[in-house]
Parts: sequence; C-alpha cells; structure tokens
Amino acid sequence: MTNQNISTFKNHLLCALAPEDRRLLAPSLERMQLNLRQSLEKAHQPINFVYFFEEGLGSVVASKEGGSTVEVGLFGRDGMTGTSLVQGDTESPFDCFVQMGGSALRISADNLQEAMSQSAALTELLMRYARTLGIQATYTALANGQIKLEERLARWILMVHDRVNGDSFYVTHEFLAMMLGVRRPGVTVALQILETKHFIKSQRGEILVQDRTGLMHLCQGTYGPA
Amino acid sequence: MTNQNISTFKNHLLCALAPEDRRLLAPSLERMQLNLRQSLEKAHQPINFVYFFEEGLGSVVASKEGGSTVEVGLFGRDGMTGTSLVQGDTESPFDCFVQMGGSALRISADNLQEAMSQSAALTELLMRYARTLGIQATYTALANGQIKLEERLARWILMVHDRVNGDSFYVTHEFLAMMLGVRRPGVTVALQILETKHFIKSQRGEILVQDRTGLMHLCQGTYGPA
DNA sequence: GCGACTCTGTACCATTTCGTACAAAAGTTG
DNA sequence: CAACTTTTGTACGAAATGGTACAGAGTCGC
Repeated sequence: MTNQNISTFKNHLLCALAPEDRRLLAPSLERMQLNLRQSLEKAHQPINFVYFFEEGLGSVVASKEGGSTVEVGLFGRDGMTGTSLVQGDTESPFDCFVQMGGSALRISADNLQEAMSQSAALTELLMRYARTLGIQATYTALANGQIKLEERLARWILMVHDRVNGDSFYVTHEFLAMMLGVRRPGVTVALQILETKHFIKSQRGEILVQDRTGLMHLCQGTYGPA
Repeated sequence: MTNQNISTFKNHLLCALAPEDRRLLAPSLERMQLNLRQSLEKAHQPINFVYFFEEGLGSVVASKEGGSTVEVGLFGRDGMTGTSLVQGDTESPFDCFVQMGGSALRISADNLQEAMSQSAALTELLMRYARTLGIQATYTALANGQIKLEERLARWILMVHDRVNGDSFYVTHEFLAMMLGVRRPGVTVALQILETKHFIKSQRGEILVQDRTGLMHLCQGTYGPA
C-alpha cells in the first residue's frame, strides 16, 4: 500500500498487529470507498476480497426462503469481512453488505491466506475476531428468541452507536425493519417508546443516542458480555 | 486410552483424524458416561475438559437476565464441547449441558491444547467444527427471528433426528419449551399441528419422525445449507 | 390398587407482532 | 411554488405468542 504510514491504521485489527505483521499485509492492502448497500460477500459464493473497515458499517444478513432477512452480524472499524475465509472456508452461507458508507482497506483472499500462513500472530488475531463475530451472532439468536421488538431495537442502536463517530447516525425505519426482520410500522412505534423514555431522540432519518445506560438495561443481557 | 481400538471411534471428529493424530490424542482420552442434565461448561468459567460425544446429545444454551433461555447449539456424536477452547479462548459465554444421556471421550483442556499445538491437521479439523457450530447458531438467530413456533419446532426435531439412532427419541414438552424459549402449552399445540400433518407422531415423552421432507419444507431454509 | 407425581391437553384473556392501507410530514426537483 | 418522492405516523383487524390455571391421562412406588 503506497504512502500509508503503517502506524496510523484506523482499523482496530490492523492497528493491533505487530509491526512485522503490518509490513506483511501493507503491500497487499488497497484503500476502497464503501458505498451504501454495496455487496461485499454473497452467500455461497467464493470470497475474493476481505475488507478491513476504517469508516462506515457492514452487516451480515441471513435470509430464509421467501426473502425475509435478519441481520446476524454488525461491524465497523473494529472488524472485517471474510471471517469465513479466516476460519478456513472459501465462502460464507450469509450475505454481507455496506450498511453505512465509508472506507476500507481491502486485500485479496489469496494474499490474506498467504500472509496468514506466514504469521501465526496474524492468524490468531483474525481468528479471535472471527470468534467475536460468531458470539455476536449467537447473542442475536438469544435476542431474537427472547426479547421484544423495542428491546431488540435498543440492542441494535447500541451496537451501531459503538461503531460510529458521535452520538447520532442516519437510518430509516424501513431499513431498521429489514435488519431486525420486522414490520416497518413496528419500528416506528418502538422508536417512539424509546423516545418517550428519553433514551434516544429520533428525527426523520436520524437517531440520536441520549442514554446508553437506559438502552443497556432494556437489552437484559442480550447485548453481550460487554 | 486403554483398550481402545483407535480405528473404531464413534465420534465423527475423532473418526476423521489421521492415524497419527489419533495416536496423539488417544492416551489422553477417557471414556465418560454422560448423565442427563449434567453440566459440561458453565458460562464465563474456565473450560477444564472437552467432550467428544459418542452417544447422546449436548446443548449450548444462552440465557438473558431473568433466566429465560434458548438453545443456540446442538450436537451429538458429530461434535464436541469446548469449541471456545479450540478457537483460542479459555471459556465460553454460554452454558453447555447434556440433553440426552450417553457417553463421550473426554480430554483435559491442557492435553487438547498441547495436541493441537503439535498437529496442524487436528487443529484444522476442530476449527472447522467450531465454525460449523457457529453457523448453526447463526441459523438459529434467523429461525428465532423469522419463523413460527411450529416451524422452529420442526427445525429442532430435524436437528435431533440427525444426531440420534433411529426415528424416535424421548423428550418432554416442558423441555422442548425451554430449548425453544417458549411457553410449554405452545409446544403441545405445535406438536399437534405437526402430527396433524403426519410429519411426526407424538406420545407421552416421545417423538417419532415420520416425514423428514415435510419437516424440512416447514423450516423454509433456516435448517441450514444441508 | 392407591396415592403421588409427572406429563399432556385445554381454556381464557392479555400482549405482541403482523399485514395492510392510507394520510401526514419532510425533503427534492423542476 | 408546485408536483413528486421519500419517510413517518396512525389505524384496524388478524394471527401468534404469552401467562396462567386446571383437569385428565399416564407412570411410579409402595
């Protein structure tokens, strides 16, 4: 990667690498713009590139026959796509796309695998992240099975808030409904409830987080061990 | 492990090992009886032993504050406990217990880690299984969010059927309700629906699978890519 | 065989969520 | 500003699920 000061990676994974591992990856990394809704992985299709997010959000979504979907993974500059690859598979059973635009450093699957074969520390770091994302999905299974829409919404808002600059972000009810796999008017009402409790402020296309603690309590431990 | 013909492992993972990897593990393996409801891992506590199931079923369950639970992982002789350990952690955020009694070969965490450090093939095999279990949990997230109780029940029955000898197995509505995280009478009614459709026969404490294909269709693709 | 216990079937009402439709509000474009 | 699009708010009945209670059926131990 040209002209990149390797000590200034914005991606947390790249940041956590030892200098020699950074040097190992750097030449293969290429900065890419992430456009809203851009597909990063398609279910059951070979993964060609892996993206280390710098800015923006990515979603992993699972869908049932008939098309309805739920988000099962969410990441920003704390993470990456392609954890399937990291875990030794060539593809994922789920789709992955850009939920909020931004930028990422991407690397080809081949180059990543090559680098992993050369550095156990790199492999271990990425494996650990793959595990983290898996645990997140497992908590999502718990949340989907056990808590109410308004509580799942609180959980989702927290997860996004963690991965975004500042206390507000932009998203429509329609989109939220897709991610949670619920009815759009249901989201509208649930947001009103959270607003009534003064946990958030919600305007057209925007959500402002006001009380993280309140949101946390709503999640009843499904937010994860964090 | 004494008196164990290493070519006759009943556990699919152990079975899939190359002879030298079997020889590596065999001395550390110890056959244990698995008693109903026995705890194999406790959330957020160090894992001391890993169990390769030969007979019986194990469940990974997640619970929210207040105690209600959902099953997020299910395995039999196809799998093992301790995938967290395999993935480099010392503990899991979820509980694991024996759902149907049987037997397992167990190994201490230390011995397993030692063996993994000596055999890349062993490590890769167990990693692959850890990934499989993660994917199963992710499909559970999809199922919990998108399909109805009677359909989730169908999915659960299929998963158990895959891991059990014969077409019938023993389980109470109460227990099923716990695993699915729903109300007990809801299970009773859902089972009646499946029975009406002639997909299963249900008697006191027993479920007999009659039509896998029918059950599969009900799952709407949440059963997994299988 | 009797009593105790476990498991299942059923009922009732409350709550949550769905499907759908439509109107109001906010933004965009010409 | 007018027309159009997008987003949000609201309403209504239907379906799914929850909480709870209780009766009947099956099983077990004595």
